[in-house]
Amino acid sequence: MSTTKYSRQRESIKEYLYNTKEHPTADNIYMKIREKYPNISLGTVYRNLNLLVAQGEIIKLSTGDGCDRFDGNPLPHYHFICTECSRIQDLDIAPDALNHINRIASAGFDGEIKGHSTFFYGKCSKCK
Amino acid sequence: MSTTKYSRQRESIKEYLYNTKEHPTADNIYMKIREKYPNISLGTVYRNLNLLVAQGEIIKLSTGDGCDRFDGNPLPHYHFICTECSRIQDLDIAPDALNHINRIASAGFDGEIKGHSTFFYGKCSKCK
DNA sequence: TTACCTGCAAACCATTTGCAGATCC
DNA sequence: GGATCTGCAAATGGTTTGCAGGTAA
Repeated sequence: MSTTKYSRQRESIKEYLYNTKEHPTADNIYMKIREKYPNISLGTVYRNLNLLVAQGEIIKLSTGDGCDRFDGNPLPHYHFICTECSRIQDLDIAPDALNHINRIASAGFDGEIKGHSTFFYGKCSKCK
Repeated sequence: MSTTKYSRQRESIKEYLYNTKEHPTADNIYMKIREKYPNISLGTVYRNLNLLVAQGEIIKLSTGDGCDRFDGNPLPHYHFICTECSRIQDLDIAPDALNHINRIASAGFDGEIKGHSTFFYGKCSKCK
Protein backbone atom coordinates (compact mmCIF):
# COMPACT_ATOMS: atom_id res chain seq x y z
CA MET A 1 0.00 0.00 0.00
CA SER A 2 1.27 3.43 -0.91
CA THR A 3 1.63 6.34 1.52
CA THR A 4 0.43 9.82 0.74
CA LYS A 5 2.98 12.63 0.55
CA TYR A 6 2.34 16.29 1.01
CA SER A 7 1.67 18.31 -2.13
CA ARG A 8 0.83 21.98 -2.22
CA GLN A 9 -1.48 21.40 -5.18
CA ARG A 10 -3.58 18.86 -3.27
CA GLU A 11 -3.60 21.06 -0.19
CA SER A 12 -4.88 23.94 -2.28
CA ILE A 13 -7.68 21.81 -3.77
CA LYS A 14 -8.76 20.67 -0.30
CA GLU A 15 -8.70 24.19 1.05
CA TYR A 16 -10.82 25.45 -1.82
CA LEU A 17 -13.38 22.66 -1.46
CA TYR A 18 -13.66 23.02 2.32
CA ASN A 19 -14.42 26.72 2.00
CA THR A 20 -16.94 26.86 -0.80
CA LYS A 21 -20.64 26.10 -0.91
CA GLU A 22 -20.63 25.83 -4.67
CA HIS A 23 -20.33 22.27 -5.88
CA PRO A 24 -17.63 22.80 -8.49
CA THR A 25 -16.71 20.60 -11.43
CA ALA A 26 -13.15 19.41 -11.95
CA ASP A 27 -12.72 22.16 -14.50
CA ASN A 28 -14.07 24.83 -12.10
CA ILE A 29 -11.49 23.64 -9.57
CA TYR A 30 -8.75 23.65 -12.18
CA MET A 31 -9.55 27.28 -13.10
CA LYS A 32 -9.58 28.34 -9.44
CA ILE A 33 -6.33 26.62 -8.45
CA ARG A 34 -4.60 28.05 -11.51
CA GLU A 35 -4.93 31.51 -9.97
CA LYS A 36 -2.40 30.41 -7.36
CA TYR A 37 -0.53 27.70 -9.29
CA PRO A 38 -0.64 28.70 -12.97
CA ASN A 39 1.26 25.57 -14.05
CA ILE A 40 -1.08 23.00 -12.51
CA SER A 41 -2.54 20.61 -15.05
CA LEU A 42 -6.06 19.29 -15.32
CA GLY A 43 -4.67 15.76 -14.98
CA THR A 44 -3.23 16.61 -11.59
CA VAL A 45 -6.56 18.04 -10.48
CA TYR A 46 -8.35 14.83 -11.48
CA ARG A 47 -5.70 12.63 -9.85
CA ASN A 48 -5.98 14.51 -6.57
CA LEU A 49 -9.76 14.62 -6.61
CA ASN A 50 -9.88 10.86 -7.07
CA LEU A 51 -7.36 10.38 -4.28
CA LEU A 52 -9.36 12.57 -1.89
CA VAL A 53 -12.58 10.74 -2.78
CA ALA A 54 -10.88 7.36 -2.17
CA GLN A 55 -9.66 8.61 1.21
CA GLY A 56 -13.15 9.80 2.11
CA GLU A 57 -12.10 13.44 2.51
CA ILE A 58 -14.46 14.73 -0.15
CA ILE A 59 -17.35 13.26 -2.14
CA LYS A 60 -18.14 13.09 -5.82
CA LEU A 61 -21.64 13.97 -7.02
CA SER A 62 -22.75 12.29 -10.23
CA THR A 63 -25.72 14.35 -11.22
CA GLY A 64 -26.00 12.92 -14.71
CA ASP A 65 -25.66 16.29 -16.42
CA GLY A 66 -22.42 15.38 -18.17
CA CYS A 67 -19.75 16.09 -15.59
CA ASP A 68 -19.23 15.20 -11.97
CA ARG A 69 -19.18 17.73 -9.18
CA PHE A 70 -17.24 17.69 -5.92
CA ASP A 71 -18.19 18.48 -2.35
CA GLY A 72 -15.77 19.20 0.47
CA ASN A 73 -18.26 17.94 3.05
CA PRO A 74 -17.93 14.13 3.21
CA LEU A 75 -20.61 13.69 5.89
CA PRO A 76 -23.93 12.25 4.64
CA HIS A 77 -26.22 15.06 3.61
CA TYR A 78 -28.69 15.90 0.84
CA HIS A 79 -28.50 18.02 -2.27
CA PHE A 80 -31.02 20.05 -4.17
CA ILE A 81 -30.66 20.71 -7.89
CA CYS A 82 -32.62 23.57 -9.43
CA THR A 83 -34.20 22.47 -12.70
CA GLU A 84 -34.17 26.08 -13.94
CA CYS A 85 -30.65 27.31 -13.20
CA SER A 86 -28.90 24.00 -12.39
CA ARG A 87 -27.53 25.40 -9.15
CA ILE A 88 -26.78 22.78 -6.48
CA GLN A 89 -27.40 23.53 -2.81
CA ASP A 90 -26.99 21.58 0.40
CA LEU A 91 -30.21 20.76 2.22
CA ASP A 92 -30.43 20.92 5.97
CA ILE A 93 -32.13 17.69 6.98
CA ALA A 94 -32.03 16.01 10.37
CA PRO A 95 -29.66 13.00 10.41
CA ASP A 96 -32.53 10.93 11.86
CA ALA A 97 -34.31 11.24 8.54
CA LEU A 98 -31.48 9.35 6.82
CA ASN A 99 -31.91 6.30 9.00
CA HIS A 100 -35.64 6.61 8.76
CA ILE A 101 -35.45 6.46 4.97
CA ASN A 102 -33.09 3.48 5.08
CA ARG A 103 -35.56 1.71 7.35
CA ILE A 104 -38.48 2.40 5.00
CA ALA A 105 -36.49 0.94 2.12
CA SER A 106 -35.29 -2.08 4.08
CA ALA A 107 -38.83 -3.25 4.81
CA GLY A 108 -39.55 -6.16 2.53
CA PHE A 109 -36.12 -6.14 0.91
CA ASP A 110 -34.05 -9.30 1.18
CA GLY A 111 -30.65 -7.63 0.84
CA GLU A 112 -28.84 -5.35 3.28
CA ILE A 113 -29.21 -1.58 2.80
CA LYS A 114 -26.27 0.40 4.12
CA GLY A 115 -27.00 3.86 2.81
CA HIS A 116 -28.44 5.96 0.06
CA SER A 117 -27.77 8.96 -2.08
CA THR A 118 -30.53 11.38 -3.02
CA PHE A 119 -30.92 14.40 -5.21
CA PHE A 120 -33.97 16.59 -4.79
CA TYR A 121 -35.29 18.52 -7.77
CA GLY A 122 -37.43 21.61 -8.14
CA LYS A 123 -37.09 25.38 -8.28
CA CYS A 124 -34.71 27.22 -6.00
CA SER A 125 -35.74 30.37 -4.12
CA LYS A 126 -34.38 32.58 -6.89
CA CYS A 127 -36.18 30.79 -9.75
CA LYS A 128 -39.47 30.11 -8.02
CA MET B 1 -42.49 20.94 -33.17
CA SER B 2 -41.74 17.63 -34.87
CA THR B 3 -44.01 14.61 -34.86
CA THR B 4 -42.80 11.14 -34.09
CA LYS B 5 -43.02 8.51 -36.79
CA TYR B 6 -43.16 4.79 -36.34
CA SER B 7 -39.88 2.90 -36.50
CA ARG B 8 -39.47 -0.81 -35.96
CA GLN B 9 -36.11 -0.21 -34.27
CA ARG B 10 -37.63 2.09 -31.67
CA GLU B 11 -40.53 -0.28 -31.14
CA SER B 12 -38.09 -3.10 -30.52
CA ILE B 13 -36.15 -1.06 -27.97
CA LYS B 14 -39.36 -0.19 -26.10
CA GLU B 15 -40.52 -3.77 -26.11
CA TYR B 16 -37.21 -4.98 -24.72
CA LEU B 17 -37.14 -2.35 -21.97
CA TYR B 18 -40.75 -2.96 -20.94
CA ASN B 19 -40.09 -6.66 -20.50
CA THR B 20 -36.83 -6.78 -18.63
CA LYS B 21 -35.98 -6.21 -14.99
CA GLU B 22 -32.32 -5.72 -15.76
CA HIS B 23 -31.37 -2.08 -16.08
CA PRO B 24 -29.38 -2.30 -19.28
CA THR B 25 -26.81 0.11 -20.66
CA ALA B 26 -27.12 1.52 -24.18
CA ASP B 27 -24.59 -1.06 -25.30
CA ASN B 28 -26.52 -3.91 -23.65
CA ILE B 29 -29.60 -2.77 -25.55
CA TYR B 30 -27.64 -2.47 -28.79
CA MET B 31 -26.41 -6.07 -28.44
CA LYS B 32 -29.92 -7.32 -27.70
CA ILE B 33 -31.65 -5.50 -30.56
CA ARG B 34 -28.97 -6.66 -32.98
CA GLU B 35 -30.25 -10.22 -32.57
CA LYS B 36 -33.39 -9.11 -34.41
CA TYR B 37 -32.03 -6.20 -36.47
CA PRO B 38 -28.37 -7.00 -37.19
CA ASN B 39 -27.85 -3.71 -39.06
CA ILE B 40 -28.98 -1.37 -36.30
CA SER B 41 -26.31 1.08 -35.24
CA LEU B 42 -25.35 2.23 -31.78
CA GLY B 43 -26.12 5.81 -32.82
CA THR B 44 -29.71 4.84 -33.58
CA VAL B 45 -30.01 3.18 -30.19
CA TYR B 46 -28.82 6.33 -28.44
CA ARG B 47 -31.07 8.57 -30.54
CA ASN B 48 -34.14 6.48 -29.72
CA LEU B 49 -33.29 6.16 -26.04
CA ASN B 50 -33.00 9.94 -25.77
CA LEU B 51 -36.28 10.38 -27.61
CA LEU B 52 -38.07 7.95 -25.30
CA VAL B 53 -36.62 9.65 -22.23
CA ALA B 54 -37.75 13.06 -23.53
CA GLN B 55 -41.24 11.69 -24.12
CA GLY B 56 -41.30 10.23 -20.59
CA GLU B 57 -41.74 6.66 -21.78
CA ILE B 58 -38.58 5.40 -20.11
CA ILE B 59 -36.10 6.83 -17.61
CA LYS B 60 -32.34 7.17 -17.60
CA LEU B 61 -30.38 6.18 -14.51
CA SER B 62 -27.08 7.98 -14.01
CA THR B 63 -25.38 5.84 -11.42
CA GLY B 64 -21.99 7.47 -11.79
CA ASP B 65 -20.23 4.24 -12.69
CA GLY B 66 -19.26 5.41 -16.15
CA CYS B 67 -22.29 4.69 -18.27
CA ASP B 68 -25.98 5.36 -17.98
CA ARG B 69 -28.62 2.68 -17.59
CA PHE B 70 -32.20 2.65 -18.80
CA ASP B 71 -35.44 1.58 -17.17
CA GLY B 72 -38.69 0.83 -19.00
CA ASN B 73 -40.74 1.79 -15.95
CA PRO B 74 -41.17 5.58 -16.00
CA LEU B 75 -43.25 5.71 -12.79
CA PRO B 76 -41.41 7.05 -9.73
CA HIS B 77 -39.75 4.21 -7.88
CA TYR B 78 -36.48 3.42 -6.11
CA HIS B 79 -33.39 1.49 -7.06
CA PHE B 80 -30.90 -0.54 -5.13
CA ILE B 81 -27.31 -0.95 -6.30
CA CYS B 82 -25.24 -3.81 -4.88
CA THR B 83 -21.77 -2.57 -3.96
CA GLU B 84 -20.38 -6.09 -4.47
CA CYS B 85 -21.79 -7.20 -7.83
CA SER B 86 -23.10 -3.85 -9.17
CA ARG B 87 -26.50 -5.39 -9.90
CA ILE B 88 -29.39 -2.91 -9.94
CA GLN B 89 -32.80 -3.91 -8.60
CA ASP B 90 -36.11 -2.15 -8.21
CA LEU B 91 -37.26 -1.60 -4.63
CA ASP B 92 -40.86 -2.01 -3.63
CA ILE B 93 -41.67 1.07 -1.57
CA ALA B 94 -45.10 2.52 -0.86
CA PRO B 95 -45.81 5.65 -2.95
CA ASP B 96 -46.70 7.46 0.28
CA ALA B 97 -43.07 7.28 1.29
CA LEU B 98 -42.07 9.41 -1.70
CA ASN B 99 -44.29 12.31 -0.65
CA HIS B 100 -43.22 11.82 2.93
CA ILE B 101 -39.58 12.22 1.94
CA ASN B 102 -40.33 15.31 -0.14
CA ARG B 103 -42.10 16.80 2.85
CA ILE B 104 -39.16 16.12 5.16
CA ALA B 105 -36.85 17.86 2.70
CA SER B 106 -39.18 20.80 2.14
CA ALA B 107 -39.19 21.74 5.82
CA GLY B 108 -36.95 24.73 6.26
CA PHE B 109 -36.09 25.00 2.56
CA ASP B 110 -36.95 28.23 0.81
CA GLY B 111 -37.26 26.76 -2.70
CA GLU B 112 -39.90 24.44 -4.10
CA ILE B 113 -39.18 20.69 -4.07
CA LYS B 114 -40.99 18.79 -6.80
CA GLY B 115 -39.40 15.38 -6.59
CA HIS B 116 -36.29 13.39 -5.89
CA SER B 117 -34.17 10.58 -7.17
CA THR B 118 -32.56 8.08 -4.85
CA PHE B 119 -30.16 5.17 -5.10
CA PHE B 120 -29.84 2.81 -2.17
CA TYR B 121 -26.55 1.02 -1.63
CA GLY B 122 -25.58 -2.17 0.19
CA LYS B 123 -25.31 -5.89 -0.40
CA CYS B 124 -27.94 -7.75 -2.37
CA SER B 125 -29.40 -11.05 -1.16
CA LYS B 126 -26.86 -13.02 -3.19
CA CYS B 127 -23.79 -11.14 -1.94
CA LYS B 128 -24.80 -10.76 1.70
C1' DT C 1 17.79 7.64 -2.23
C1' DT C 2 13.34 6.25 -3.39
C1' DA C 3 8.69 6.65 -3.38
C1' DC C 4 5.32 9.59 -4.63
C1' DC C 5 3.86 13.63 -7.30
C1' DT C 6 3.64 16.77 -11.33
C1' DG C 7 3.03 18.71 -16.20
C1' DC C 8 2.33 17.44 -20.65
C1' DA C 9 0.12 15.21 -24.21
C1' DA C 10 -1.90 11.29 -26.00
C1' DA C 11 -5.31 7.79 -25.19
C1' DC C 12 -9.84 6.29 -23.71
C1' DC C 13 -14.62 5.65 -24.05
C1' DA C 14 -19.48 6.82 -23.63
C1' DT C 15 -22.23 9.65 -26.24
C1' DT C 16 -23.41 12.88 -30.03
C1' DT C 17 -23.66 14.42 -34.66
C1' DG C 18 -23.25 15.31 -39.95
C1' DC C 19 -24.42 13.25 -43.98
C1' DA C 20 -26.61 10.70 -47.72
C1' DG C 21 -29.93 7.48 -48.47
C1' DA C 22 -34.24 4.86 -46.69
C1' DT C 23 -38.80 4.89 -44.65
C1' DC C 24 -43.14 6.42 -42.97
C1' DC C 25 -47.50 8.87 -43.73
C1' DG D 1 -43.35 14.57 -51.55
C1' DG D 2 -41.60 15.92 -47.44
C1' DA D 3 -40.49 15.20 -42.82
C1' DT D 4 -38.56 11.86 -39.93
C1' DC D 5 -35.60 7.93 -39.43
C1' DT D 6 -31.43 5.00 -40.25
C1' DG D 7 -26.46 3.30 -40.78
C1' DC D 8 -22.08 4.79 -40.96
C1' DA D 9 -18.16 7.04 -39.43
C1' DA D 10 -16.12 10.97 -37.59
C1' DA D 11 -16.30 14.30 -33.89
C1' DT D 12 -16.94 15.57 -29.08
C1' DG D 13 -15.85 16.08 -24.35
C1' DG D 14 -15.06 14.55 -19.72
C1' DT D 15 -11.74 11.69 -17.62
C1' DT D 16 -7.63 8.69 -17.43
C1' DT D 17 -2.92 7.38 -18.21
C1' DG D 18 2.19 6.82 -19.81
C1' DC D 19 6.22 9.04 -19.42
C1' DA D 20 10.20 11.72 -17.97
C1' DG D 21 11.49 14.95 -14.75
C1' DG D 22 10.52 17.17 -9.90
C1' DT D 23 9.81 16.92 -4.87
C1' DA D 24 8.93 15.26 -0.14
C1' DA D 25 10.78 12.45 3.52
